[in-house]
Order: sequence, then structure tokens, then C-alpha cells
Amino acid sequence: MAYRRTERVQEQLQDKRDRILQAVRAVVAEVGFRGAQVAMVAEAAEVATGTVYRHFPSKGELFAEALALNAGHEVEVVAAVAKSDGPAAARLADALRVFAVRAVRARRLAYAMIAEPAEPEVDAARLVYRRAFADVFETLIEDGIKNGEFPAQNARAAASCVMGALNEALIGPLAPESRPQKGDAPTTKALVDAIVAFCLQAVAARPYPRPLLRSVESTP
Amino acid sequence: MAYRRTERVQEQLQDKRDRILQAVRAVVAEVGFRGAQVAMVAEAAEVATGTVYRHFPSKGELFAEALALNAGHEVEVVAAVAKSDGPAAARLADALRVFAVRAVRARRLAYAMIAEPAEPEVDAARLVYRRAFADVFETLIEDGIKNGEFPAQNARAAASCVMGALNEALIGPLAPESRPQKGDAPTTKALVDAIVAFCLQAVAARPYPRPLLRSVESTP
DNA sequence: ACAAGAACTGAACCGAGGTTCATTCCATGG
DNA sequence: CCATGGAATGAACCTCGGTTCAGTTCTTGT
Repeated sequence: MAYRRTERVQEQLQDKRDRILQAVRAVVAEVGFRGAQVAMVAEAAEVATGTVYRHFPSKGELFAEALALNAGHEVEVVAAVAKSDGPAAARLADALRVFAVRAVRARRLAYAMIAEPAEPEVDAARLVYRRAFADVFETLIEDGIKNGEFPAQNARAAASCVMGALNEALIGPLAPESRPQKGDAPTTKALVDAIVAFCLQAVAARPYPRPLLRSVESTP
Repeated sequence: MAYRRTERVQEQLQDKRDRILQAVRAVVAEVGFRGAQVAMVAEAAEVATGTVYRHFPSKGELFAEALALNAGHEVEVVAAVAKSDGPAAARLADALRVFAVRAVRARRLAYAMIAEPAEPEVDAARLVYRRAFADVFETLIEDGIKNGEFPAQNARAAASCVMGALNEALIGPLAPESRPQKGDAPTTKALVDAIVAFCLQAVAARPYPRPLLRSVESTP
């Protein structure tokens, strides 16, 4: 017999795999999920189309892994801020800001990561990373509750709401049609400030007196 | 010459068009956008596939119109609650509740309307209806600010945040894999309560004292 | 009853793009 | 330097589902 997967080859394999994942990132940042096709990714990675399938079972899984990789990194960055020291409120504000700033800086990619339609596997991966972000926020909120900064509340739900508010409010500026334009930065800054204010008050303010609720009607 | 589009025929045409739109709704409520194909819709509408194209130029536009129709209805219902009388806070709470209750009642459909990947035209239609919902909330918030119930704030951004918080927090229970189960209703109720509490505090609470903010780091 | 012209039908068509695979290239150990 | 077998290649293939259109059915006015 001859040929045994040597160390060097193993590394080259790994490198190629990584290159492909990075290529997905680059292509998606350029044309979004909708426009990203396997052949393009292969080209960007300087690899033949078939080679992609040597490393990943399908387009869906490839893209999902690429998204997970990228999202994981973002989660780490945000989590680092969230776990720094200082009052929970300040940490929450900073975490939101970091998320927003980084998203706006990489518009197209962020839009794809957050909102763009894609294969089911990618969607599943999105759910996972959203959960991961929400977990970061949840921990932060629980911290705040424990040390008396925040009133008692459903931390899990609040974390989802924070995540949602952040995403939704950012989609406008991130959407592919809204190109960066003169006077864009200040607008974005104002928006981020508004988001931060919104979330902080939601989480940190004293409970609003239970309003009298009317019956909830509905028609099919 | 003979044959002139008579009144009766005109109505039949209209009826058929409506039937097709309703069929889209039914099919999407069943299998979501992903699984919905034109042939299915035609069958559900008791019409031949080709007939669909007599009334709509393409699948994308058909589906987009169906979504717009449905969403428009929901917006009306929520807007009605939002425009009723009473304190703005109570109206906001009720509006959120109505939205949530109706969404949970029609899980699959709501999920498709809110979050499921679909053709670009459908996405565009989604943006429009999101804007419409946000507008309803925005008006409500401005009302509250005017009459002194709510502190001054960026109503537009706050409305987006409310919309996002609502959507995101609901996606969990709405997601196709999470089937309704024993003990589901109370959980859902608790979740809706949490969402309402979150949004009300965000919008209605006194401004949170500006926290000291640290610098915002980032790594590429 | 019949001609004229719509509207309907649904099987066939077609394009796009993900996937495959026969062939070529290259690393390994003897 | 050669035999062995994994890795890479990329053009051909295949599938799926939206779209078309030639033939049929139905309506209308004479």
C-alpha cells in the first residue's frame, strides 16, 4: 500500500475547507443569499465546483455552516461586552451598540444574516444564533434583576423582545435598496440611540401600572 | 360581432380571481410558502393551472397579492383597536394582544406571513405590511406623547422596535416545528403578557437615566 | 342555430442551478 | 521511478416547478 493522509495534506484539506467557508462569506456579503450560487463560491475559493461537494454535503449545509461560523463570531464579540464589568444597564446598552455598529458596517452581510430568505438549513442555523444572542441578553437581564438594577420580569421573553427590536429596527437601514448616503451616519446614530433607549427602558424601568384591559375581539 | 363581456361574466371572473387568492391563503396556511406551488393553488381553487395565469402574471405576484390582502385585513383589525378610545397605554396593550392572539390562532399562516422565506415579490409585500403595522403603532405612540401619557421619544423607531419585539417573541411558538401541546395555552398567555409588559414599559416608562457608556470596540 | 370571440384546460415545455462522476492530477511509500 | 489510491476537476446531467399554448368549452348577439 501507499498513500496515508499525512499531516501536511490534512492541513491543506482543512485550509481548503476554510477557504470555501470564507468564500461563502465573501459572496454573500456581495450578492446576498439569493444571488449566491455554488459555482460562484467555488470560483471565489479558487476551487472547482465539484470540490465544494467533497467538503460539504449540500449547498444548504455549506451555507448554514458559513452562517453559523460568522454568527458565532458576532455572538462572541457581543457576549464579551455583555460580560465586562459595570452596571448591567450600561453593559446592555454597549452590547446593543456593538451589535448595531457592526451590522451597519457590513450592511449586506448583516442583512443576509438577519433577514434574507434562504434554504431551510440556513433558516435553522439562524434560529440557533438568534437563540445564542438572546441567551446573552437573557443572562445580562438576569444579572440586572439579581443585583436590583432591573425589576423582576420574564428575562427570557424580554431577551427575545430585545433581539427582535434590534433586528427589526435595523432592517430599514440594512435593506439592500437603502444605499448609504449623505447624512446617513447621523441618522443611523440617532436610530441606534433610539433602539438603546427603547430596550433599556423596557428592561430597566419600574413596572408600568397594569392598565385596564378591554376584551379582545377577533374576526376570521 | 358577438360576445361582449357581460355583467354576469364579469362577476364570475372576479369570483374566480377571489377564489384563487383565497386558495393561496388556504394552501399557505397548510404547507407554508415553501410547499405552496401553483398547481396546488389551482386545485384548491378548483381551476386549471393555466387559469391562474389568466388572472395573475406570475406566482410571485399572485402570492404577494394574497399576502397583502390578508395582512391588510390584520392591519385593519389591529388599527381598529388602536383607534378605539381610552388611554393610549391600554390601547397599545390591546393592540398587541389582538395581534398575538390572532397570530397564535393561525400559527402556520402567521409564521408564513411574518417570517417564512418566499419569492422577492412576497418579501416586498411583507415590508409594506410591516410598515403598515408600524404606522399604526407610531400613531398610537404619538397620541400618547401628545396627551402626556408617554415621555417624548422617537416614535418611529419605537414603533419599529415594538413590531420587532412582537414578531421575534412570537416566532418561537409560531415556528412550524413547535406543534401546539398540552400546557401550551398558559405558556402562550404568559408570553403575550411578557411582550405587552415589555413594550409598555419601553414606551410609557419615564426615561432611564443616561448610563455612562464605554467605548465600543470591534474586531473584523 | 350559428358564428365569433373569450375563457379555460392541462400536458408539454423549459431554464436555472444544484449535483454527479468519469477523468486527470498528485502525494505517498517501497 | 512506479504502483496505489485519495483529491480535484468541470462539463454533463437531472430535477423540479413555473410557464406556455394549441385545443376545447362556454357566452353572446344575430
